[in-house]
Amino acid sequence: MNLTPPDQSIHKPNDGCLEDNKADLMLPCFRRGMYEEPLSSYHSGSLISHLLRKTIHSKRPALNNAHLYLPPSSVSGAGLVESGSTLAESAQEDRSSMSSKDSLGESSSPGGHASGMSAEPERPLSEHLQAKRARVENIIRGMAGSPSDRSHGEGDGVEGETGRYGTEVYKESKRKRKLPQHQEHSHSTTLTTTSSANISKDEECHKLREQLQSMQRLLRQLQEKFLQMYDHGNSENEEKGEGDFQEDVSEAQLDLSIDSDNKRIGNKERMKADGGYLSTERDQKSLQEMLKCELSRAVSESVDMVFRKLSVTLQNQSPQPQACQSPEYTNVEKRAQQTCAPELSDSEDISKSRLLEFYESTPVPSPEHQTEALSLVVRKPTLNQLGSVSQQVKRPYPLHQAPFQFSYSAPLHDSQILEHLLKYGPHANFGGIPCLPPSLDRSSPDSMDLPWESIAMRSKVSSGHLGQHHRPGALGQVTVDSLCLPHVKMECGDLQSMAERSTFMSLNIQEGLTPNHLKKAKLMFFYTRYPSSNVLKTFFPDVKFNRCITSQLIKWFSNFREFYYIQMEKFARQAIVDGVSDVKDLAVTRDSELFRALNMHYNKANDFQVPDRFLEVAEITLHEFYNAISLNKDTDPSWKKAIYKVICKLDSDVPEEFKSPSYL
DNA sequence: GACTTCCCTG
DNA sequence: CAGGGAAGTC
Repeated sequence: MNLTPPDQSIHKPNDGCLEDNKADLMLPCFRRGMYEEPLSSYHSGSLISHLLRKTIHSKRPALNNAHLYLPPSSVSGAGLVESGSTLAESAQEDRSSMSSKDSLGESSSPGGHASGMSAEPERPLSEHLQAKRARVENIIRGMAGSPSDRSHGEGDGVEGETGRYGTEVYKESKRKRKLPQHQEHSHSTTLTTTSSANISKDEECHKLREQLQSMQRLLRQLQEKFLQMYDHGNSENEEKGEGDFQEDVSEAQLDLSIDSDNKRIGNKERMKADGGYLSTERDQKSLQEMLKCELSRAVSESVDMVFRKLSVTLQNQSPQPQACQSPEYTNVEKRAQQTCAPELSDSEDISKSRLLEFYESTPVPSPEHQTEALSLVVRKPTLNQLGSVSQQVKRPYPLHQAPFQFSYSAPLHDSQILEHLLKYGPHANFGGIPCLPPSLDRSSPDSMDLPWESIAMRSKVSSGHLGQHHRPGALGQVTVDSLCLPHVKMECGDLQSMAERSTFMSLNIQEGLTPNHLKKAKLMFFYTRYPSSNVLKTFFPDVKFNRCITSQLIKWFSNFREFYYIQMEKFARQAIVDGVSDVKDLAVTRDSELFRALNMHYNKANDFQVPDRFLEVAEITLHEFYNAISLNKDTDPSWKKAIYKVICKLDSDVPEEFKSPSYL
């Protein structure tokens, strides 16, 4: 979808994506293996369609003869036009593919499909139809309890439904008028030849229609989500939608009822009856019932299958069974819902969360090849990996619960994913948006601790360069920010967001020393040349100390000293060569070459104000070397030890701020 | 054994 | 420039 301009996409969700880009974009992904293909490459419209098609295909064997068929009446009458051409084309595509695979394909020729659509959009409601519809509604109501069905249909018609209905109907009508004449004709022909003679074909058509409607509902739910994301709280889309909807007010009103799904089914059924597809009410009942159950199950199962596969793949990666159940999280979730998706129904979230979950998880390259646990796969972000941030996105709720259980975190999650879709468009890689991972993290501060810590604990990460963007004091901000409630429309971060995240992560104990630690150690050298183990432990609180780590840190300072003393000896000897006669002429200032050399070594970025005390110590050291060399003490193999003894007493306290794990 | 320095390597 | 190894020191 062309979601870059949010306003447009909000009010006309089916603009562009449904009429302009669909065909060429959808076909490719349709033919490829769903699981092998990174969804990031999908147009969001095509993504949805792709999922929906997958549903169709996956369920096809089970449905057997229940092939998809998009009845014109259901499209216009039920107001599901939504996907308009997208779904229509997907139906065509399905049918064509079915034709090649199944012997029944001929019953649903593209022409027939098209013509039906053009035939009935503006058909007025008759009392007869309404009566019929009411009866069918009663029937359908009985099976409304199906969770999968509800997940697809519930929540559809509450708000903004009318608007989209009207828009969709209008658009669909316009689109149909453009259909080639020969298509309509061929469709009419098909109808005449099949309506009375071949009920099985009609069944196929019905099933096709039903399935498509289910998909349309899913798609519409997603679109509604978009609307809610950007119009939450306002009635803008309602107004706009109703304006567009004037073409078919009665239809819209039918779908305004809470149980819009049932209504819609009934509406569709009315249309079918009106179209003469089914001759008796009993036929309608049985077929409706069977198809309804079958297709709703098919759709849900197919979608579930998709996510199940993903979850199985990712399940081992980050088990956090309690994460989303904690009171804190619940509160966060509640507020998140209030913020971004106040009107979501649970069932609506189920189906959407599945789709979105899939979408979210797809950026992970080759999920099916993922054999590592998530915490091992997920890497600490690095600045040069912004493009793959999505890989770091931790799931805010347990994967193994996601496919079949409603997750309380789903609404927030969805809204964020959708927000991304709206903001950046379908082609934008989720990983490319720095704001998404942080927002996700914020959504579940409880659950994000564990994985990050486990990451830190398991891997000796060398992402310290991230921290170079941090400054003392960032810790507090980061911590508070991380615990903040999700900002649905939070300003999309930038490197700073990533930096904050990494800062937060640095709070976790690490087994390995990072370049950040090294840099910090170098800066500490300006204060202490001989830090004790306790000092090191105090000033590297985010490091899990063991013998190896301690040795490494000590070695670092040993190397620092080595360089330091080498420089001292070098400049002392140079002074002697230069004929400096009085040690008092050897001053170390910030302009001194010696200081520059040292500063370059320990403070390469020159972003740290070297304390004056260091200059004094350096000067003292230089004097010691000058004196020793002048007195020919350097002939003694251990002549430096006396100097070391002096210098080690000149250590000063390291400033408190160095104790912050996020100092750098 | 822990720690340091020196020397050396890549 | 970081780090490893050897040797020395405590």
